[in-house]
Amino acid sequence: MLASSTVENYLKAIHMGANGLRPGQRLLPMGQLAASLGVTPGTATTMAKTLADAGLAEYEPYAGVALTSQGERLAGLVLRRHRLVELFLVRVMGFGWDEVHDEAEHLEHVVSDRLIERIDEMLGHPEVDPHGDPIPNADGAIVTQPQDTLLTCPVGQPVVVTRVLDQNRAFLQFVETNQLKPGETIRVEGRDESADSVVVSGSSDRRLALGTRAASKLQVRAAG
Amino acid sequence: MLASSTVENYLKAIHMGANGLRPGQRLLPMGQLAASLGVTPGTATTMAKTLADAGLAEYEPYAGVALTSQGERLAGLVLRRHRLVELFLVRVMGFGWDEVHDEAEHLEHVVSDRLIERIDEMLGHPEVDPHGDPIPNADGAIVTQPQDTLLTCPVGQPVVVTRVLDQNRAFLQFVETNQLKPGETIRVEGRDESADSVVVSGSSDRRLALGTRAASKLQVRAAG
DNA sequence: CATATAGTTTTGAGCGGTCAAAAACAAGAA
DNA sequence: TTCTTGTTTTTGACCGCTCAAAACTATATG
Repeated sequence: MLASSTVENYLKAIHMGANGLRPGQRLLPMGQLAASLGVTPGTATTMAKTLADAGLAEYEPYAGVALTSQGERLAGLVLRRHRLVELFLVRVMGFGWDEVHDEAEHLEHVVSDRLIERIDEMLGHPEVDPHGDPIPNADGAIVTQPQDTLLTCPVGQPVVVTRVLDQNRAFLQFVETNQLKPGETIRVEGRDESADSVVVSGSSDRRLALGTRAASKLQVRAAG
Repeated sequence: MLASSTVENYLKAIHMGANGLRPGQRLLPMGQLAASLGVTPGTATTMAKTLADAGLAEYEPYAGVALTSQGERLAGLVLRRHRLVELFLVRVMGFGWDEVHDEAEHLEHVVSDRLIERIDEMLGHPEVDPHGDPIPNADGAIVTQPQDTLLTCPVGQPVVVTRVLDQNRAFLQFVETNQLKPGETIRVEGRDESADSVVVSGSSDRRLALGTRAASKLQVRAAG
Protein backbone atom coordinates (compact mmCIF):
# COMPACT_ATOMS: atom_id res chain seq x y z
CA MET A 1 0.00 0.00 0.00
CA LEU A 2 1.41 3.20 -1.41
CA ALA A 3 1.90 5.98 1.18
CA SER A 4 5.01 8.15 0.95
CA SER A 5 4.76 11.75 2.06
CA THR A 6 4.73 12.68 -1.60
CA VAL A 7 1.66 10.57 -2.18
CA GLU A 8 0.04 12.03 0.91
CA ASN A 9 0.67 15.52 -0.40
CA TYR A 10 -0.89 14.70 -3.73
CA LEU A 11 -3.95 13.24 -2.04
CA LYS A 12 -4.31 16.32 0.08
CA ALA A 13 -3.85 18.61 -2.90
CA ILE A 14 -6.45 16.77 -4.95
CA HIS A 15 -8.88 16.81 -2.08
CA MET A 16 -8.38 20.51 -1.46
CA GLY A 17 -8.36 21.38 -5.13
CA ALA A 18 -11.64 19.57 -5.70
CA ASN A 19 -13.27 21.84 -3.11
CA GLY A 20 -12.50 24.87 -5.22
CA LEU A 21 -14.05 23.60 -8.41
CA ARG A 22 -17.08 25.22 -9.95
CA PRO A 23 -20.13 23.07 -9.26
CA GLY A 24 -20.72 20.34 -11.78
CA GLN A 25 -17.00 20.00 -12.26
CA ARG A 26 -15.81 16.76 -10.75
CA LEU A 27 -12.28 16.37 -12.02
CA LEU A 28 -9.37 18.55 -10.98
CA PRO A 29 -7.30 19.59 -14.02
CA MET A 30 -3.63 18.69 -14.02
CA GLY A 31 -2.50 22.26 -14.34
CA GLN A 32 -4.25 23.20 -11.15
CA LEU A 33 -2.95 20.20 -9.27
CA ALA A 34 0.56 20.87 -10.50
CA ALA A 35 0.39 24.54 -9.57
CA SER A 36 -0.85 23.84 -6.06
CA LEU A 37 2.06 21.48 -5.49
CA GLY A 38 4.66 23.64 -7.15
CA VAL A 39 5.38 20.94 -9.65
CA THR A 40 5.45 20.54 -13.43
CA PRO A 41 2.21 19.44 -15.13
CA GLY A 42 4.00 16.42 -16.53
CA THR A 43 4.97 15.37 -13.06
CA ALA A 44 1.41 15.70 -11.86
CA THR A 45 0.19 13.59 -14.75
CA THR A 46 2.62 10.83 -13.91
CA MET A 47 1.57 10.82 -10.29
CA ALA A 48 -2.12 10.92 -11.14
CA LYS A 49 -1.68 7.71 -13.08
CA THR A 50 0.25 6.15 -10.25
CA LEU A 51 -2.53 7.03 -7.84
CA ALA A 52 -5.09 5.64 -10.25
CA ASP A 53 -3.15 2.37 -10.50
CA ALA A 54 -3.17 2.17 -6.73
CA GLY A 55 -6.92 2.66 -6.60
CA LEU A 56 -6.65 5.96 -4.81
CA ALA A 57 -7.77 8.17 -7.65
CA GLU A 58 -9.68 8.16 -10.86
CA TYR A 59 -7.78 9.69 -13.74
CA GLU A 60 -9.23 10.72 -17.08
CA PRO A 61 -6.71 11.89 -19.69
CA TYR A 62 -7.05 15.52 -20.70
CA ALA A 63 -9.82 15.93 -18.15
CA GLY A 64 -8.37 15.62 -14.70
CA VAL A 65 -8.24 13.58 -11.53
CA ALA A 66 -10.54 12.87 -8.59
CA LEU A 67 -10.09 10.82 -5.44
CA THR A 68 -11.79 7.48 -5.02
CA SER A 69 -13.42 6.82 -1.69
CA GLN A 70 -10.26 5.09 -0.62
CA GLY A 71 -8.17 8.07 -1.63
CA GLU A 72 -10.60 10.36 0.12
CA ARG A 73 -10.19 8.33 3.26
CA LEU A 74 -6.41 8.58 3.18
CA ALA A 75 -6.56 12.30 2.45
CA GLY A 76 -8.87 12.63 5.44
CA LEU A 77 -6.36 10.91 7.66
CA VAL A 78 -3.60 13.25 6.55
CA LEU A 79 -5.86 16.22 7.20
CA ARG A 80 -6.75 14.81 10.58
CA ARG A 81 -3.11 14.61 11.54
CA HIS A 82 -2.41 18.05 10.17
CA ARG A 83 -5.23 19.72 11.99
CA LEU A 84 -4.80 17.96 15.29
CA VAL A 85 -1.13 18.86 15.22
CA GLU A 86 -1.97 22.49 14.50
CA LEU A 87 -4.39 22.66 17.36
CA PHE A 88 -1.92 20.94 19.62
CA LEU A 89 0.80 23.41 18.74
CA VAL A 90 -1.50 26.30 19.54
CA ARG A 91 -3.19 24.99 22.65
CA VAL A 92 -0.41 23.00 24.29
CA MET A 93 2.79 24.44 22.91
CA GLY A 94 1.70 28.04 22.95
CA PHE A 95 2.32 28.93 19.32
CA GLY A 96 0.30 31.52 17.44
CA TRP A 97 -2.40 30.24 15.09
CA ASP A 98 -0.58 31.93 12.22
CA GLU A 99 2.70 30.11 12.74
CA VAL A 100 1.78 26.46 12.99
CA HIS A 101 0.89 25.61 9.43
CA ASP A 102 4.37 24.85 8.13
CA GLU A 103 5.32 22.79 11.14
CA ALA A 104 2.14 20.75 10.78
CA GLU A 105 2.89 20.32 7.11
CA HIS A 106 5.95 18.32 8.08
CA LEU A 107 4.63 16.54 11.13
CA GLU A 108 1.49 15.29 9.41
CA HIS A 109 3.52 12.68 7.53
CA VAL A 110 5.43 11.38 10.45
CA VAL A 111 3.30 11.34 13.54
CA SER A 112 2.14 7.84 14.52
CA ASP A 113 -1.42 6.73 15.11
CA ARG A 114 -0.67 6.27 18.78
CA LEU A 115 0.58 9.79 19.15
CA ILE A 116 -2.20 11.36 17.14
CA GLU A 117 -4.84 9.59 19.18
CA ARG A 118 -3.09 10.72 22.35
CA ILE A 119 -3.18 14.28 21.09
CA ASP A 120 -6.83 13.95 20.16
CA GLU A 121 -7.62 12.72 23.63
CA MET A 122 -5.53 15.38 25.33
CA LEU A 123 -7.42 18.06 23.40
CA GLY A 124 -10.79 16.55 24.26
CA HIS A 125 -11.66 15.24 20.79
CA PRO A 126 -11.97 18.65 19.21
CA GLU A 127 -14.10 19.18 16.10
CA VAL A 128 -12.17 21.98 14.46
CA ASP A 129 -8.61 23.28 14.29
CA PRO A 130 -7.50 26.84 15.09
CA HIS A 131 -8.70 28.04 11.68
CA GLY A 132 -12.06 26.41 12.09
CA ASP A 133 -11.25 23.65 9.64
CA PRO A 134 -13.07 20.45 10.60
CA ILE A 135 -10.98 17.62 11.98
CA PRO A 136 -11.74 14.33 10.21
CA ASN A 137 -12.44 11.37 12.46
CA ALA A 138 -10.13 8.41 12.94
CA ASP A 139 -11.56 6.80 9.80
CA GLY A 140 -10.67 9.81 7.70
CA ALA A 141 -14.28 10.87 7.28
CA ILE A 142 -15.04 14.57 7.28
CA VAL A 143 -18.39 15.79 8.53
CA THR A 144 -19.00 19.20 7.07
CA GLN A 145 -22.27 21.00 6.61
CA PRO A 146 -22.41 23.92 4.14
CA GLN A 147 -21.81 27.28 5.70
CA ASP A 148 -22.43 30.89 4.89
CA THR A 149 -19.57 33.25 4.19
CA LEU A 150 -19.53 37.01 4.64
CA LEU A 151 -20.75 37.15 1.05
CA THR A 152 -23.88 35.10 1.63
CA CYS A 153 -24.90 35.63 5.24
CA PRO A 154 -27.82 37.89 6.20
CA VAL A 155 -27.01 41.59 6.44
CA GLY A 156 -27.43 43.40 9.74
CA GLN A 157 -27.61 40.22 11.81
CA PRO A 158 -24.86 39.30 14.26
CA VAL A 159 -22.86 36.30 13.14
CA VAL A 160 -20.00 34.30 14.63
CA VAL A 161 -16.89 33.62 12.57
CA THR A 162 -16.48 29.87 12.31
CA ARG A 163 -13.73 29.31 9.81
CA VAL A 164 -10.97 31.02 7.88
CA LEU A 165 -10.37 29.47 4.48
CA ASP A 166 -6.80 30.60 3.86
CA GLN A 167 -3.61 29.50 5.58
CA ASN A 168 -1.59 32.41 4.27
CA ARG A 169 0.27 33.95 7.13
CA ALA A 170 -0.28 37.58 6.19
CA PHE A 171 -3.99 36.95 5.83
CA LEU A 172 -4.18 35.19 9.16
CA GLN A 173 -2.45 38.10 10.81
CA PHE A 174 -4.82 40.51 9.15
CA VAL A 175 -7.73 38.47 10.45
CA GLU A 176 -6.29 38.44 13.92
CA THR A 177 -5.54 42.15 14.22
CA ASN A 178 -9.02 42.96 12.97
CA GLN A 179 -10.66 40.61 15.42
CA LEU A 180 -12.13 38.34 12.84
CA LYS A 181 -10.81 35.09 14.28
CA PRO A 182 -13.11 32.10 14.70
CA GLY A 183 -15.28 32.76 17.70
CA GLU A 184 -15.58 36.52 17.19
CA THR A 185 -19.05 37.96 16.72
CA ILE A 186 -19.43 40.47 13.92
CA ARG A 187 -22.06 41.88 11.61
CA VAL A 188 -22.24 42.62 7.93
CA GLU A 189 -23.32 46.23 7.59
CA GLY A 190 -23.67 46.16 3.88
CA ARG A 191 -22.40 44.93 0.56
CA ASP A 192 -21.55 46.90 -2.52
CA GLU A 193 -21.49 44.75 -5.60
CA SER A 194 -19.85 47.28 -7.88
CA ALA A 195 -17.28 48.38 -5.33
CA ASP A 196 -16.54 44.69 -4.82
CA SER A 197 -16.66 45.26 -1.08
CA VAL A 198 -18.30 44.10 2.14
CA VAL A 199 -18.46 46.30 5.22
CA VAL A 200 -18.41 44.57 8.59
CA SER A 201 -18.45 45.83 12.16
CA GLY A 202 -17.24 44.13 15.31
CA SER A 203 -18.05 44.46 18.98
CA SER A 204 -16.05 47.67 19.20
CA ASP A 205 -18.26 49.19 16.56
CA ARG A 206 -15.24 49.72 14.39
CA ARG A 207 -16.11 49.34 10.72
CA LEU A 208 -13.95 47.59 8.22
CA ALA A 209 -14.23 47.16 4.47
CA LEU A 210 -13.23 43.86 2.94
CA GLY A 211 -12.90 42.95 -0.73
CA THR A 212 -15.18 40.13 -1.81
CA ARG A 213 -12.12 37.99 -2.31
CA ALA A 214 -11.29 38.23 1.38
CA ALA A 215 -14.91 38.18 2.47
CA SER A 216 -15.44 34.85 0.76
CA LYS A 217 -12.73 33.34 2.89
CA LEU A 218 -14.54 33.96 6.15
CA GLN A 219 -17.25 31.49 7.06
CA VAL A 220 -19.86 32.39 9.65
CA ARG A 221 -23.00 31.13 11.34
CA ALA A 222 -25.85 33.03 12.95
CA ALA A 223 -24.94 34.22 16.44
CA GLY A 224 -26.83 33.01 19.47
CA MET B 1 24.27 22.12 2.73
CA LEU B 2 23.43 18.47 2.62
CA ALA B 3 20.83 17.37 5.20
CA SER B 4 18.21 14.81 4.20
CA SER B 5 16.93 12.42 6.83
CA THR B 6 19.09 9.78 5.24
CA VAL B 7 22.18 11.87 5.79
CA GLU B 8 21.10 12.58 9.34
CA ASN B 9 20.73 8.89 9.98
CA TYR B 10 24.20 8.17 8.66
CA LEU B 11 25.68 10.90 10.83
CA LYS B 12 23.94 9.50 13.86
CA ALA B 13 25.02 5.98 13.04
CA ILE B 14 28.66 6.99 12.59
CA HIS B 15 28.59 8.93 15.81
CA MET B 16 27.05 6.07 17.75
CA GLY B 17 29.20 3.46 16.09
CA ALA B 18 32.37 5.35 16.94
CA ASN B 19 31.43 5.14 20.62
CA GLY B 20 31.56 1.38 20.47
CA LEU B 21 35.02 1.12 19.00
CA ARG B 22 37.90 -0.39 20.89
CA PRO B 23 40.17 2.39 22.14
CA GLY B 24 42.81 3.48 19.68
CA GLN B 25 40.41 2.72 16.86
CA ARG B 26 39.26 5.95 15.29
CA LEU B 27 37.55 4.90 12.09
CA LEU B 28 34.28 3.01 11.94
CA PRO B 29 34.49 0.15 9.40
CA MET B 30 31.98 0.14 6.58
CA GLY B 31 30.60 -3.25 7.50
CA GLN B 32 29.63 -2.02 10.93
CA LEU B 33 28.10 1.17 9.64
CA ALA B 34 26.15 -0.74 7.02
CA ALA B 35 24.91 -3.27 9.54
CA SER B 36 23.73 -0.64 11.99
CA LEU B 37 21.70 1.02 9.26
CA GLY B 38 20.38 -2.19 7.72
CA VAL B 39 22.02 -1.36 4.46
CA THR B 40 24.48 -2.99 2.05
CA PRO B 41 28.19 -2.27 2.57
CA GLY B 42 28.38 -0.85 -0.92
CA THR B 43 25.68 1.62 -0.10
CA ALA B 44 27.47 2.68 3.05
CA THR B 45 30.68 3.21 1.09
CA THR B 46 28.92 5.43 -1.39
CA MET B 47 27.38 7.51 1.33
CA ALA B 48 30.63 7.77 3.27
CA LYS B 49 32.22 9.34 0.23
CA THR B 50 29.31 11.71 -0.19
CA LEU B 51 29.64 12.79 3.42
CA ALA B 52 33.38 13.25 2.97
CA ASP B 53 32.79 15.41 -0.09
CA ALA B 54 30.44 17.54 1.97
CA GLY B 55 33.01 17.97 4.70
CA LEU B 56 30.97 16.09 7.25
CA ALA B 57 33.15 13.03 7.49
CA GLU B 58 36.61 11.79 6.87
CA TYR B 59 36.74 8.65 4.80
CA GLU B 60 39.71 6.39 4.36
CA PRO B 61 39.29 3.56 1.84
CA TYR B 62 39.42 0.09 3.35
CA ALA B 63 39.76 1.62 6.79
CA GLY B 64 36.51 3.35 7.66
CA VAL B 65 34.85 6.63 8.35
CA ALA B 66 34.82 9.22 11.14
CA LEU B 67 32.92 12.45 11.60
CA THR B 68 34.60 15.79 11.19
CA SER B 69 33.82 18.40 13.82
CA GLN B 70 31.16 19.74 11.51
CA GLY B 71 29.63 16.29 11.12
CA GLU B 72 29.82 15.80 14.84
CA ARG B 73 27.94 19.02 15.33
CA LEU B 74 25.15 17.97 12.98
CA ALA B 75 24.94 14.54 14.59
CA GLY B 76 24.66 16.29 17.93
CA LEU B 77 21.75 18.35 16.69
CA VAL B 78 19.94 15.24 15.52
CA LEU B 79 20.55 13.59 18.86
CA ARG B 80 19.35 16.71 20.62
CA ARG B 81 16.09 16.60 18.73
CA HIS B 82 15.71 12.88 19.28
CA ARG B 83 16.29 13.04 23.00
CA LEU B 84 14.23 16.13 23.68
CA VAL B 85 11.39 14.55 21.76
CA GLU B 86 11.69 11.35 23.77
CA LEU B 87 11.61 13.21 27.04
CA PHE B 88 8.69 15.30 25.83
CA LEU B 89 6.73 12.21 24.88
CA VAL B 90 7.30 10.73 28.31
CA ARG B 91 6.84 13.79 30.47
CA VAL B 92 4.16 15.70 28.58
CA MET B 93 2.37 13.11 26.50
CA GLY B 94 2.39 10.38 29.08
CA PHE B 95 4.06 7.62 27.12
CA GLY B 96 6.23 4.94 28.70
CA TRP B 97 9.96 5.35 28.42
CA ASP B 98 10.13 2.07 26.53
CA GLU B 99 7.76 3.14 23.78
CA VAL B 100 9.04 6.48 22.59
CA HIS B 101 12.16 5.53 20.69
CA ASP B 102 10.58 4.75 17.33
CA GLU B 103 8.39 7.82 17.35
CA ALA B 104 11.40 10.00 18.12
CA GLU B 105 13.29 8.29 15.33
CA HIS B 106 10.83 9.80 12.90
CA LEU B 107 10.21 13.14 14.56
CA GLU B 108 13.90 13.96 14.94
CA HIS B 109 14.17 14.71 11.22
CA VAL B 110 11.16 16.90 10.98
CA VAL B 111 10.77 18.98 14.08
CA SER B 112 11.74 22.63 13.55
CA ASP B 113 14.24 24.60 15.60
CA ARG B 114 11.43 26.73 16.96
CA LEU B 115 9.52 23.73 18.19
CA ILE B 116 12.52 21.99 19.65
CA GLU B 117 13.54 25.07 21.58
CA ARG B 118 9.99 25.41 22.82
CA ILE B 119 10.10 21.82 24.02
CA ASP B 120 13.47 22.39 25.66
CA GLU B 121 12.09 25.38 27.50
CA MET B 122 8.91 23.61 28.50
CA LEU B 123 10.95 20.80 30.00
CA GLY B 124 13.20 23.20 31.88
CA HIS B 125 16.36 22.68 29.78
CA PRO B 126 16.89 19.09 30.85
CA GLU B 127 20.33 17.51 30.71
CA VAL B 128 19.36 13.93 30.02
CA ASP B 129 16.56 12.02 28.31
CA PRO B 130 14.48 9.24 29.91
CA HIS B 131 17.28 6.74 29.38
CA GLY B 132 19.86 9.02 30.92
CA ASP B 133 21.42 9.86 27.57
CA PRO B 134 22.83 13.37 27.62
CA ILE B 135 21.00 16.01 25.59
CA PRO B 136 23.38 17.96 23.37
CA ASN B 137 23.08 21.74 23.57
CA ALA B 138 21.70 23.94 20.82
CA ASP B 139 25.10 23.95 19.10
CA GLY B 140 25.14 20.19 18.91
CA ALA B 141 27.85 19.86 21.54
CA ILE B 142 27.64 16.95 23.94
CA VAL B 143 29.07 17.30 27.41
CA THR B 144 29.73 13.85 28.74
CA GLN B 145 32.06 12.81 31.50
CA PRO B 146 33.12 9.17 31.74
CA GLN B 147 30.95 7.08 34.00
CA ASP B 148 31.18 3.80 35.81
CA THR B 149 29.02 0.87 34.86
CA LEU B 150 27.89 -1.99 37.05
CA LEU B 151 31.05 -3.73 35.89
CA THR B 152 33.43 -1.06 37.11
CA CYS B 153 31.78 0.63 40.08
CA PRO B 154 32.85 -0.11 43.67
CA VAL B 155 31.32 -3.20 45.25
CA GLY B 156 29.13 -2.87 48.32
CA GLN B 157 28.63 0.88 47.94
CA PRO B 158 25.23 2.33 47.08
CA VAL B 159 25.09 3.78 43.57
CA VAL B 160 22.46 5.58 41.55
CA VAL B 161 21.61 4.38 38.06
CA THR B 162 22.27 7.26 35.67
CA ARG B 163 21.95 5.81 32.21
CA VAL B 164 20.77 2.79 30.26
CA LEU B 165 22.82 2.16 27.14
CA ASP B 166 20.35 0.14 25.11
CA GLN B 167 17.12 1.25 23.48
CA ASN B 168 15.85 -2.28 22.94
CA ARG B 169 12.32 -2.44 24.18
CA ALA B 170 12.55 -5.80 25.92
CA PHE B 171 15.66 -4.69 27.75
CA LEU B 172 14.04 -1.44 28.83
CA GLN B 173 11.08 -3.36 30.18
CA PHE B 174 13.39 -5.70 32.03
CA VAL B 175 15.15 -2.70 33.54
CA GLU B 176 11.87 -1.18 34.57
CA THR B 177 10.33 -4.22 36.20
CA ASN B 178 13.52 -4.81 38.16
CA GLN B 179 13.68 -1.23 39.35
CA LEU B 180 16.90 -0.39 37.64
CA LYS B 181 15.70 2.75 35.89
CA PRO B 182 17.77 5.93 36.03
CA GLY B 183 17.33 7.45 39.47
CA GLU B 184 17.07 4.16 41.34
CA THR B 185 19.62 3.46 44.05
CA ILE B 186 21.17 0.01 44.05
CA ARG B 187 24.30 -1.79 45.16
CA VAL B 188 26.62 -4.30 43.59
CA GLU B 189 26.85 -7.21 45.98
CA GLY B 190 29.50 -9.04 44.07
CA ARG B 191 30.93 -10.03 40.75
CA ASP B 192 31.83 -13.46 39.52
CA GLU B 193 34.25 -13.34 36.61
CA SER B 194 33.92 -16.96 35.62
CA ALA B 195 30.15 -17.08 36.00
CA ASP B 196 30.08 -13.95 33.87
CA SER B 197 27.67 -12.39 36.33
CA VAL B 198 27.09 -9.41 38.60
CA VAL B 199 24.76 -9.56 41.58
CA VAL B 200 22.95 -6.39 42.55
CA SER B 201 20.44 -5.52 45.26
CA GLY B 202 17.91 -2.75 45.37
CA SER B 203 16.09 -0.91 48.12
CA SER B 204 13.77 -3.85 48.69
CA ASP B 205 16.79 -6.04 49.37
CA ARG B 206 15.80 -8.26 46.54
CA ARG B 207 18.85 -9.66 44.80
CA LEU B 208 19.24 -10.02 41.10
CA ALA B 209 21.93 -11.57 38.93
CA LEU B 210 22.87 -9.90 35.67
CA GLY B 211 25.16 -11.13 32.94
CA THR B 212 28.13 -8.92 32.28
CA ARG B 213 26.64 -8.03 28.92
CA ALA B 214 23.62 -6.50 30.60
CA ALA B 215 25.62 -5.08 33.50
CA SER B 216 27.82 -3.13 31.12
CA LYS B 217 24.75 -1.35 29.79
CA LEU B 218 23.89 0.23 33.13
CA GLN B 219 25.84 3.33 34.06
CA VAL B 220 25.92 4.51 37.66
CA ARG B 221 27.43 7.13 39.95
CA ALA B 222 28.11 7.04 43.67
CA ALA B 223 24.94 7.68 45.67
CA GLY B 224 24.67 10.68 47.99
C1' DC C 1 -14.73 24.14 -40.85
C1' DA C 2 -9.99 25.33 -40.17
C1' DT C 3 -6.94 27.05 -37.10
C1' DA C 4 -4.78 29.20 -33.14
C1' DT C 5 -4.20 28.76 -28.28
C1' DA C 6 -4.14 26.89 -23.92
C1' DG C 7 -3.74 22.87 -21.49
C1' DT C 8 -1.97 18.01 -21.33
C1' DT C 9 0.84 13.98 -22.16
C1' DT C 10 5.11 11.82 -23.66
C1' DT C 11 9.85 11.28 -23.87
C1' DG C 12 14.42 11.37 -22.33
C1' DA C 13 17.11 12.62 -18.68
C1' DG C 14 18.89 13.43 -13.87
C1' DC C 15 19.34 13.00 -8.75
C1' DG C 16 19.20 10.50 -4.32
C1' DG C 17 19.24 6.25 -2.36
C1' DT C 18 19.44 1.55 -2.77
C1' DC C 19 20.86 -3.49 -4.20
C1' DA C 20 23.39 -7.68 -6.25
C1' DA C 21 27.24 -9.37 -7.92
C1' DA C 22 31.83 -8.97 -9.61
C1' DA C 23 36.39 -7.17 -8.76
C1' DA C 24 39.85 -5.51 -5.65
C1' DC C 25 42.09 -5.41 -1.44
C1' DA C 26 44.23 -6.30 3.59
C1' DA C 27 46.01 -9.31 6.63
C1' DG C 28 46.95 -13.54 8.62
C1' DA C 29 48.03 -18.72 7.71
C1' DA C 30 50.64 -21.98 5.45
C1' DT D 1 56.23 -15.48 0.01
C1' DT D 2 51.98 -17.17 -1.70
C1' DC D 3 47.38 -18.38 -0.61
C1' DT D 4 42.99 -17.92 1.75
C1' DT D 5 39.48 -15.53 3.99
C1' DG D 6 36.75 -11.76 5.10
C1' DT D 7 35.93 -7.16 4.07
C1' DT D 8 35.51 -3.29 0.98
C1' DT D 9 34.89 -1.06 -3.43
C1' DT D 10 33.10 -0.90 -8.06
C1' DT D 11 29.85 -1.57 -11.51
C1' DG D 12 25.46 -1.69 -13.55
C1' DA D 13 20.88 -1.53 -12.53
C1' DC D 14 16.47 -0.01 -10.44
C1' DC D 15 12.78 2.86 -8.04
C1' DG D 16 10.63 7.23 -6.72
C1' DC D 17 10.28 11.77 -7.92
C1' DT D 18 11.33 15.42 -10.65
C1' DC D 19 12.21 18.53 -14.94
C1' DA D 20 12.51 20.43 -19.87
C1' DA D 21 11.03 20.21 -24.13
C1' DA D 22 8.67 18.05 -27.82
C1' DA D 23 4.29 15.96 -29.27
C1' DC D 24 -0.22 15.98 -28.78
C1' DT D 25 -5.29 16.96 -27.67
C1' DA D 26 -9.58 19.90 -26.83
C1' DT D 27 -11.87 23.92 -27.42
C1' DA D 28 -12.95 28.45 -28.89
C1' DT D 29 -12.57 31.75 -32.68
C1' DG D 30 -12.76 33.45 -36.90
